[in-house]
Amino acid sequence: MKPFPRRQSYRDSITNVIRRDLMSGKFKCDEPIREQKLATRFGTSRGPVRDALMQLTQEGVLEYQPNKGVRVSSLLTDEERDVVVAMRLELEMYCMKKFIPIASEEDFKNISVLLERLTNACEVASLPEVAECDLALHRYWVAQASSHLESTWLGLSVRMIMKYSRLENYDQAIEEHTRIVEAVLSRDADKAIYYLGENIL
Amino acid sequence: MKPFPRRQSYRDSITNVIRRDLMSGKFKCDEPIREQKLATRFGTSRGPVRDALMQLTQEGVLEYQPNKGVRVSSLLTDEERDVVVAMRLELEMYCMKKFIPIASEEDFKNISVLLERLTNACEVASLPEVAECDLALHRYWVAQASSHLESTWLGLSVRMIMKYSRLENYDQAIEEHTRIVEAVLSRDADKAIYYLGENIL
DNA sequence: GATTAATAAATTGTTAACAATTTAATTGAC
DNA sequence: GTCAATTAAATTGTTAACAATTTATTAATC
Repeated sequence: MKPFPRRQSYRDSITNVIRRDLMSGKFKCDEPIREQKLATRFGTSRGPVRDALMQLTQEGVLEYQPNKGVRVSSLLTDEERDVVVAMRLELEMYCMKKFIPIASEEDFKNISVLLERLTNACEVASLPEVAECDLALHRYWVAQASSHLESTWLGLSVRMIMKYSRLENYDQAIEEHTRIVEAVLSRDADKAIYYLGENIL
Repeated sequence: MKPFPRRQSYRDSITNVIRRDLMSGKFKCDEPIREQKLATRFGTSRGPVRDALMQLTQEGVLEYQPNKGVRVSSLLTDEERDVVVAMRLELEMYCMKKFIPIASEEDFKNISVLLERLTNACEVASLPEVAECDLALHRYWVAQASSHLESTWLGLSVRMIMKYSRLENYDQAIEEHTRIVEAVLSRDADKAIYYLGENIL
């Protein structure tokens, strides 16, 4: 029996948990983040934690200073956020246009599941959950359309959400994403892109 | 006497060298990159090398597979490159607009030096040097305008250059950048942005 | 000879110890 | 008491050894 490969590396697991904590505001801004503390929390040595922190630094969520470690990155200015939004939109619209013609029934099923999870999270009104499901849904078509640009997209999206999230209006979030997904399921690229533009801003 | 802090961390030095090698095509595409080999080359242990490889992975220049290490990332498609170019332009134009009003005489001096270096590199026709100087010049105003978005910009720019670089036409490169810098020095934002758009594509 | 199984080598993943640096606490002089 | 210098603690940076995994080689079977 061939051993089943980890679906996620150690490094990525830790990265994802910390990222979620950051998005849900678990760390105060400019608060220094200690490697050992996280290592004991995750039951590992400092190595994988360092990897995770480094990755998040590269995403722009954390700021690194030699010999001083990392801190929660100060938030984007409003202007910077506008630029990030524009870049993300440019990228995600391209992915959506690319994705719709090649999407399989399997993809449609997966997207429906992701939408349902998002809806549930909204109904429970759990902000970190909502943020995560929101990202997971959008990430799906990005990853399918262009794995090359997935990490670029992630970096932009996370920072955009951290600046300030419109996610607090849960009903609206459900509506917007339902519209997008419906358009995707009917392979209506123009409509999907239009609703995407409404959603991302 | 206070010990002068390293102007660059170990990690970043290695990252920069490898990135330059990648841009100048020193590694074949899909060729696996071995940590130990690089470690001995740089006279360190595998730790810092791993850090560097990870950073370049996040930039999108390398591709990582768990337990298998990293490979040179397969190049962007033409379509993907177009998207990357558009995103970079969006970002860099914003930075330029932001930078020009706040630029100091010191900045002007530094930019002039960077332009001269680029010119020299072009005359010697050394592709890796040209690529590096080109990036360094553009990077200057990006970093000054928005340190938050510097690493995002770097990732986009490096991948754009790796796909295929118009840098081979050295005379044109000199001209284009001279025009941009002249516009900057005279604080003519519109003109600078216009020439930027011509240069980046 | 081709194919599979077992073994060996090479490579990455993780850890713990140590070195270097930064930060906090203590001491001492005024 | 305040400030500076000194010492101690905490934290990051680096290394080398070991574990786990993958890849290459060899052996065995047909």
